[in-house]
Amino acid sequence: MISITLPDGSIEEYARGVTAGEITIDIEGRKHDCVAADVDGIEVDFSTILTSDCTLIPISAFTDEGIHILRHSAAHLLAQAVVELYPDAKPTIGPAVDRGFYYDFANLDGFSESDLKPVQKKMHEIARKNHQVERVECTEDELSQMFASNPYKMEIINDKLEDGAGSTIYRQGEFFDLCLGPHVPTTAKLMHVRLTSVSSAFWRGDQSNEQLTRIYGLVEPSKHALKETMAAIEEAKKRDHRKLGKDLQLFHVDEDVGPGLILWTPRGAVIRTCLQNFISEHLTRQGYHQVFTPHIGKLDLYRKSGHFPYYQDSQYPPLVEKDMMIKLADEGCTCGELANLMEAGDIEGYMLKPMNCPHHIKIYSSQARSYRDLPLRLAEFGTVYRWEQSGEISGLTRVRGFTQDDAHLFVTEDQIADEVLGCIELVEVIFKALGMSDFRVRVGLRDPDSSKYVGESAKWDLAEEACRKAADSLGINWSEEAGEAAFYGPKIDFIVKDVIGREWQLGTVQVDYNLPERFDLQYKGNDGEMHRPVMIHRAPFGSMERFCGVLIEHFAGKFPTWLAPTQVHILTISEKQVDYGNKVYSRLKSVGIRAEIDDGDDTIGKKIRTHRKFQPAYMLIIGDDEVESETVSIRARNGDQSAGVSLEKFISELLREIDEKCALPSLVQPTE
RNA sequence: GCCACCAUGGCUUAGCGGUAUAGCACCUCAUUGGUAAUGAGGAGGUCGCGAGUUCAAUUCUCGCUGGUGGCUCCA
Repeated sequence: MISITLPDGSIEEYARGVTAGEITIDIEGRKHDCVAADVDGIEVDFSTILTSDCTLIPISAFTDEGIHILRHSAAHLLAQAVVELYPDAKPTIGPAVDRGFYYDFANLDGFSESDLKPVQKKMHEIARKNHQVERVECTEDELSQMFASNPYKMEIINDKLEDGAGSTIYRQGEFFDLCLGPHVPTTAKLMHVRLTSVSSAFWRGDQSNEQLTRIYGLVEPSKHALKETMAAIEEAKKRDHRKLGKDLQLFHVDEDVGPGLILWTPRGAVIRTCLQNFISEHLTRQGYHQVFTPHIGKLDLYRKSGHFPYYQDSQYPPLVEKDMMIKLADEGCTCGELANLMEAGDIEGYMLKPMNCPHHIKIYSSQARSYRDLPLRLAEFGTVYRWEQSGEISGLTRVRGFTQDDAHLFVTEDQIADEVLGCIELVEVIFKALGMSDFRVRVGLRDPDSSKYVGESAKWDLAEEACRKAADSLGINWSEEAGEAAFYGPKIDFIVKDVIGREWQLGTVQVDYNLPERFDLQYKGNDGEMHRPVMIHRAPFGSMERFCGVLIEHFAGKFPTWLAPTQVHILTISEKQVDYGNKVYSRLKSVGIRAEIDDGDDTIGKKIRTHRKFQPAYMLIIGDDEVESETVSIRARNGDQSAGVSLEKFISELLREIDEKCALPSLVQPTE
């Protein structure tokens, strides 16, 4: 007999050789929703035979661990269905991911979304057969035999297995796959699957490797859960900033202008302007100086900074001077030769700036600096251009031209810690003001095994410590990631998720020893000697475009009053109130409130419906009663109403709400 | 850049080898209406661009442009 400690702390005696699944049934009953068990902290299959005392906790499919196992098993089910329908297809890898699972196949060229239905049907069919999912220990020789016809599996066997060590496969019906497990006990647990999309991927994520067909899917423990997940995805799509951007007329991207180049339309420009003003207030408070610099600079500048040619692939082509262009053309210069001449520095030209730092550096070095000037904080809403790959461009979050709320701080080494802290605080203030709490913080440190970093190791230690301290001061969880540092110094990134679950880096603070070196920046210390400053790059929003994109989704288009493109829409009930309506309109405009008036001849119900589309914080309904009493009837965005409010009271409260940057419209108390 | 898919008036969309639907928006008229669509009428599209097949292409084929989902990369 062996003693099993159960989740409730009790200890039960079982015959040696009892399985994890049998104990689970004892604990949870026959109709349990568990998929595996945790035995002494290790996830195991139900078929696992227990031979010694242990602690056992069944893993429910409704837990994070459980759904992960479910997803992984669903990936196997997918592979089984695909090879049954497409015998030539070769399964490669198929892991569980954040929101579901995928499986990559070789020899499945031309597979399209319309092919998903039959595969999904096949998956249901197999699931219904209730195949036992069986774990089988195999020697390396056996594995080599079984997977001989699949070079991808063979590569894994050869690379991942230690010589001579075997591994396990999981078998369900005819199908088997190389896998460590654990898995669900039977395919019947996988009834609630839905295949979602097809895309391509490269073997082992390397673009030089063979291209594979990737199929994505969802799986849930119950029909209800699947339905909820599908509904949540639909809901998320409605918040997509690309859709809302169009509906709310916030921005436009025009084919004739170019992909990834944002045209801010008036309503969207309001949001951006408000955010920039918000930042500007803090810049003044924190002792920054705002500067303006041009959109282009000489090629040589970027040769010196290292942006050219290192990042040539992600830049717009340089602008070559006209006379030089004509001369080269006369000489029959090829594009390849031109590129070489540029790289070698034999040709001068200009470049759209990929970063603002070189220009700010030139402002620093335009004067002799002393330690008394430091820290020197130069800020600019600087627009930069980067040649993102065509397939990467998307909405506002990945663009080719964007404006950074950029700043460069030139500091002494002693000042790094304080200044990084100041930058972090700014990011924190902004995120708080906007109610963005769902973000993670990553401190990017150097990879100790890599030689790509510049600067002395002792300085790095100091800078990394400063970043850690600053992150600590946030009082929230942050993670350290080795190898995520910029080549010139460590950094702190603020990463948020969009509605589809994709992560975007927004705010960033970076410590830089490299550029001051490259540009030979100096200041005179109080010791009379020349010293080299350190630079801190920081952008609390990151890019105005990306930040606004995420913000649109964060608020689902319902912006707080201080950011709302239009704050108040005035709707008259009939033409009898047009004069008073316009008086209200003028009054609101005169105190700087963004207002619109609809004095057309639609019914009031229709007007509300029409204007709701633009999500103003408030609508004011103007009828005979309001005209008579010089009041307004307020309708908040959520439908709450408050009639008979004096116009001046409304205005003063609205101005307070705007001034305090309230997260939600608060002028109308919910009716009881 | 790669794979798959998509492109029809401002928006959402039907359709098909014989130059095209409908709704919303827009304009006109009637209506003067109290908190999520008043009624009637009208105008608006060389069906993304370029070639090819065909008597005939929005529809089929190829190329291009742009978009979507991923992969890759992001100083």
